[in-house]
Amino acid sequence: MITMQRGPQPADFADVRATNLAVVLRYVRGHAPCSRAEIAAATGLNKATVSSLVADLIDRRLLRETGLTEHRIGRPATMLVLDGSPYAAIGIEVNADYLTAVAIDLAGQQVLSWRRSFAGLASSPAQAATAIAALGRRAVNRVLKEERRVLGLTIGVPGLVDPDGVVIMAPNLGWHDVNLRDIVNRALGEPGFPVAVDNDANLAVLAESRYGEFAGAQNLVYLTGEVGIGAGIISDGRPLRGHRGFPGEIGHLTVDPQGPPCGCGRRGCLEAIAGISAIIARVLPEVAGDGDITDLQPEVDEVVRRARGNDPAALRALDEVGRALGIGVAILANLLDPEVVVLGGYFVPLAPWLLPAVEAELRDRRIGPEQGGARVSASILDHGAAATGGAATVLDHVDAGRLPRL
Amino acid sequence: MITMQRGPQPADFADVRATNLAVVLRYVRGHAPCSRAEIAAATGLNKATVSSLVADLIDRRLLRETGLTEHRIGRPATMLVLDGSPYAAIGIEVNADYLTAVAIDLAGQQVLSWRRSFAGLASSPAQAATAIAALGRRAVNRVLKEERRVLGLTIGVPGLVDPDGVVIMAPNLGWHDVNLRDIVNRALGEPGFPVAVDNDANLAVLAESRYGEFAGAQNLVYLTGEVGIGAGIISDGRPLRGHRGFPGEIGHLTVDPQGPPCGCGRRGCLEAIAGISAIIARVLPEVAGDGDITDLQPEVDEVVRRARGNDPAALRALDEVGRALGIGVAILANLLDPEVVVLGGYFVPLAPWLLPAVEAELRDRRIGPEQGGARVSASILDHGAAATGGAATVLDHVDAGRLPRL
DNA sequence: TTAGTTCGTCTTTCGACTAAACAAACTAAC
DNA sequence: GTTAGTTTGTTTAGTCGAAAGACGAACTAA
Repeated sequence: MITMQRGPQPADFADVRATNLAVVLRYVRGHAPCSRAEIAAATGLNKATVSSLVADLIDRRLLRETGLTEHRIGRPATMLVLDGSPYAAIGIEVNADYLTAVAIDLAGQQVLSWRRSFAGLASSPAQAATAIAALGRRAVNRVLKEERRVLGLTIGVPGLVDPDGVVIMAPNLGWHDVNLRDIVNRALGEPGFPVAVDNDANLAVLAESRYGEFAGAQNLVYLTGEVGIGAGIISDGRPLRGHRGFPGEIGHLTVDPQGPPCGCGRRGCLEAIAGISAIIARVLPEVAGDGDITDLQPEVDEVVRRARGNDPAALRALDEVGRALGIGVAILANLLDPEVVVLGGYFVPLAPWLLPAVEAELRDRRIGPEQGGARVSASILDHGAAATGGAATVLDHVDAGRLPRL
Repeated sequence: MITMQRGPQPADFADVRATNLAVVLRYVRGHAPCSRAEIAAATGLNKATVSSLVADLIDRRLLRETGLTEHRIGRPATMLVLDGSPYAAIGIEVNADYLTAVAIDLAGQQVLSWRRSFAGLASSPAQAATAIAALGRRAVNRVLKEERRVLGLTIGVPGLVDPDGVVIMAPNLGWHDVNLRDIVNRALGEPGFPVAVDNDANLAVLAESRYGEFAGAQNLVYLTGEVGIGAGIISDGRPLRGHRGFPGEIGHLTVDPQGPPCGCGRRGCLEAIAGISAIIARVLPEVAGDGDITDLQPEVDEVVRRARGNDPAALRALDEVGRALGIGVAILANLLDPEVVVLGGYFVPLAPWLLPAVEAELRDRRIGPEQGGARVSASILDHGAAATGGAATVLDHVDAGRLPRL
């Protein structure tokens, strides 16, 4: 069945072809190696049609025949596999303290993963864009050197991003109304591929739904565990966008009206209790938080060390944090009914001590039938999740039938 | 562009035809009266194609030519209008204290709206299904008497409903694992149209997005104001379904840990404060709630009377309820970024006294740029919203290209 | 009356899928 | 070693639906 976005949007033969090319491509992605006959049987397409589609995809170097045949009765099949190598997509993740660049090929293989430090707050948007563009250009050149075509570049930013690539607001970078897409596009000298900008949580959750532990989940929520806490939401396989493009703002949920003060002026917000700075302040009271955002990894490592050493104060603090987080997770679970809520960022190393409390709170607050319900899990993708997700958005266009032209 | 649901789902000519029929149908729905040439120009379809599509739609009596022509230079156009009259869809809403039946024709005109009292908790599921089926049959007969074909019947239930029409759990009706669709189907004697069951909030929000004050909004949330409180969510123009089909469970959000006890065993849940029974108990303490759910309209009327008479206790109570509601609305607004949060059910008559507090709380808790943000509004559809939405889901199938066969 | 404009249909062409026949390549069994 | 049976993938003919453009119809303006 064909569904339509909004508005009058007629279909023609080209759409049928694109749809069916995508069907074959995705089938092979999921079932490689497989034969033409198998594709025809599974998809319901005619064998002749599949042959024609496969020929087209081989022409575009998206599929490849392998000599492999299964030794069964009858004529042996020529097996097909995805050939991701001629194309790659690039994702870049901007954070307060570092940049990450990731490139993945059409088969989903990571072909490049770089991290470089970056002084987000200390840079003007123009300087930052220059740094981002420089990293992007280096990634592009690397990809080109490997004889791959670049299909697109998507940049993840921790803040509110509008659909045209304008960063409306990014507090941890100190940005307001920065048209990052245009700036990077110009800095790259109008490259032959599309540049996009999106919210980092949106991209991270996309990465989770593709390459995470629960890859393939059509409904999942990702909680960023950085200084702030945001949620990325995949609903029915697609990112939830909202009216203005700013969903997932859960950081200032009031968890405990008598809790610690938050930067927003209220008390007991989720991120004032479970944000990484708050966790560090709670577990390591002697490390006076001076509010300056630097790389927090050393402090997080120290928190992990104390927890591992069964330091009672640390364990108690992490349990309390886990309970607060559990309240937020339970709200997400009841409101959105995801298959899983994935904890990301700095929550990952702390997960062994957070998860029991989170799960207890969730069990306690879960509505609905006894069986089933949302699970909670720590991400297995580490900090590059948003960058990987950025690259994945580019590949999604191909999977949806917009094949690169020959 | 053709988008695909999950999995291999090839497209063929029939899909192209269905898509384009739907494009024309929806264009006429939005721009009637209009000519074939106008449709062709606006949609990009060829004039000949439009003629063919229109002929098909006229054959199925979905469109009608009017004699009206615009008197401009050139050959006058034959204008087309939607002809909803030959078909109607029926929606039935089940509540703890009443049933509502609504029928709307393809043009969106309400052709029938009935309400009858109903003792939800006092009836066994079988008895209830009999009552529902009886109401459905009467509605079907009325529609048939008007020479309309029934396209489908959708039943809205306040509870968790799985995609096969099984009511997993409906606390306010006392139901568990009731296959309502099958029961009603059988009670109707296997009618020639599809019977579906869905959550009432899902259906109500659909009605809001079609026929409410904010008709056309692609992102909106509806809060049911009955004994329980649930949220229906439209995201990107489509209902949010979740993994198991049970999203929108916001009723047991903890608003005030020291608040009144809730049926779920916790204290201060949103619906223990802002559910209609809670409101009545708070404003009319002398009306001893005996837990028996009957038609609450008289009590609600009395609450309205007192508020209108500026009874200080009533005003204070409603302000407190409004604040609690505002906390819930703010969470929804920040998490989902809707264009508007619509209050439904018994909230509607109370809206003049609830909204100020809700809006104040929302303003206070809103994250994001100063300009914009979600609005709050009382529904103009009143109690039949879920029933109307049920009928609307049926019509959506037609709008999506599944035309009734000749 | 004539020129100009717009509408909607008709005819042809083209692209994409389907159905069915068929050749190719293999296994199994006698 | 031959033959029957099975499966693969291509070929050929056929169908369907949209696009393109010509064309007649119906009107206004001059």
